[in-house]
Amino acid sequence: MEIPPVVIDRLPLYTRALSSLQTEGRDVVSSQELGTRLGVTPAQIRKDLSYFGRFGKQGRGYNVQKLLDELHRILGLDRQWRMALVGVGKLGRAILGYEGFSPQGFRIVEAFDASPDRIGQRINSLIVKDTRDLENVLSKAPVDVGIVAVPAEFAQDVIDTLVKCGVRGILNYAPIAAHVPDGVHLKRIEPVLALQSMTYYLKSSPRPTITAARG
Amino acid sequence: MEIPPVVIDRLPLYTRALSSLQTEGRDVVSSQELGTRLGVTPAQIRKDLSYFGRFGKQGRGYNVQKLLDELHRILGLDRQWRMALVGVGKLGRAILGYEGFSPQGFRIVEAFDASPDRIGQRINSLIVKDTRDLENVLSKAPVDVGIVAVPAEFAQDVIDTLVKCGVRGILNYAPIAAHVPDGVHLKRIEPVLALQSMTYYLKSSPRPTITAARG
DNA sequence: AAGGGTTTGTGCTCACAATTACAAACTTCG
DNA sequence: CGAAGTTTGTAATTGTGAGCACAAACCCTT
Ligand SMILES: NC(=O)c1ccc[n+]([C@@H]2O[C@H](COP(=O)([O-])OP(=O)(O)OC[C@H]3O[C@@H](n4cnc5c(N)ncnc54)[C@H](O)[C@@H]3O)[C@@H](O)[C@H]2O)c1
Ligand SMILES: NC(=O)c1ccc[n+]([C@@H]2O[C@H](COP(=O)([O-])OP(=O)(O)OC[C@H]3O[C@@H](n4cnc5c(N)ncnc54)[C@H](O)[C@@H]3O)[C@@H](O)[C@H]2O)c1
Repeated sequence: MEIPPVVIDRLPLYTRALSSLQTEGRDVVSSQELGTRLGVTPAQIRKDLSYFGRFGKQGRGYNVQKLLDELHRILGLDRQWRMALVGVGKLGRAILGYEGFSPQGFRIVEAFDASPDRIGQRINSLIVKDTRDLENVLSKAPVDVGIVAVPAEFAQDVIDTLVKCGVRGILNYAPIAAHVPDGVHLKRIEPVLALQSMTYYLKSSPRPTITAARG
Repeated sequence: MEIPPVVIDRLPLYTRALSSLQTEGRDVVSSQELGTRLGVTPAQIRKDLSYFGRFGKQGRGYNVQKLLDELHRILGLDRQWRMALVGVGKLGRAILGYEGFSPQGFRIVEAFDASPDRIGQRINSLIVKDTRDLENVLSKAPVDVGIVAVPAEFAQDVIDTLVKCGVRGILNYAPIAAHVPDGVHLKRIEPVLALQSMTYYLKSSPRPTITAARG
């Protein structure tokens, strides 16, 4: 059975909410409550989950721990994922310093750059290596995912190189319509595109008058 | 007429490709070529554009400059957009230093933080101000969009404050399911969610053997 | 143990978005 | 100028996903 990609995209949302609930000490949650928290209809959640099995109990809801485990298994989050960062500029350094990846099992194990200024630099117990050594390094210690944070004009080349090294997942921050062969999975992070579609909705309605924020 | 949000989300892609073509000195482009570049079917592009008018010429294609102008007008990109950044940490500084916003008409005109270390600091000709002054500052000089780059636990509060200040667009980098009232438009940037759905596809197919990258 | 209250899982319906297909309009070239 | 070749815009069709509604299953209280 083929599962709709939109469904897959929603599952991580569910895991995140379930993690919160777990931290709050909750044992059980209904699709109703989960939906309210996430801004999704309860029916949508139940339908999504039903693609993979029957995880709930009627009259009760879902066991938080159990559903979390199931979703981790389904999404492949029950293991570590090795990642390589290419481009250690302003954004690249923020990504390297980001504490949000490792708790979810994503580890940046290599960092590459083309600039002599950056190569050899130590950032967070990681030595920045020369992009030209990318193939050699990754052939010895493969990674699952490549994070691309180089200027737009070099991004497609970097992606091609990563693909040649057997990387099957690309997280691309560069503002280009990148091309990857079948079997390679590409996700784009595009704040500018997000803003440019948002303005469509902002432009019509007027900026509201602000009730003076005194005191 | 109500235009499907997916259509609006694709328009910025078109503008970006058209800008490239313009730089390349091209006068005219067909939906065919545009589609190939973007990985979208030509019919999809024609259908999307037809929501807004008839911009092409049969047997010829679209005038690059004209279509670009039309799309800019449609999306509200024919003006400047004022933005405020909240959270000048690792990511926030990368955002402040990003050169990709202003060419598209997006200007960060204020930056706020809560930490005494950051407040008063000058970054790119911008003085970081105290979050507690956010309402006062924005009531005098309103912004259109708020960029949220604070830790997850403070994000909803920051968003609520921004909304109270009349901000109608939020670009949220914090990993939470934020809630905003009707009329406020929220876009999320979520690399971790992107990775967590990607692994669903990566987990099944095996890591390919690498054809030794010698020489 | 029985009944009232919850909540799941899913068949069904409806809405909408993608694709197809083609006439009409334009270009180019002989 | 006419014919062959392009390409648009859109009507019609297909495909797909979201929401509804309800039977079945379970909890809890008395
Ligand atoms: N900074 C942001 O907030 C932000 C936001 C969205 C997107 N982006 C995108 O991310 C990318 C990087 O942005 P940035 O602000 O960090 O730019 P930057 O100029 O600070 O960093 C780019 C880095 O890439 C390196 N580089 C160049 N060519 C390379 C190659 N072939 N291989 C390896 N490294 C190479 C450079 O040496 C530099 O260190 C750009 O495409 C940008 O559009 C940045
Ligand atoms: N760094 C990344 O690549 C990255 C990627 C994705 C998402 N994020 C998210 O972006 C946010 C920031 O990440 P970061 O790595 O820059 O963290 P960081 O700790 O470096 O920066 C957070 C900043 O926010 C400030 N702050 C805290 N509370 C505030 C408040 N109420 N008002 C104003 N400022 C406040 C802090 O003083 C600090 O300067 C986090 O939510 C993180 O999950 C970061």
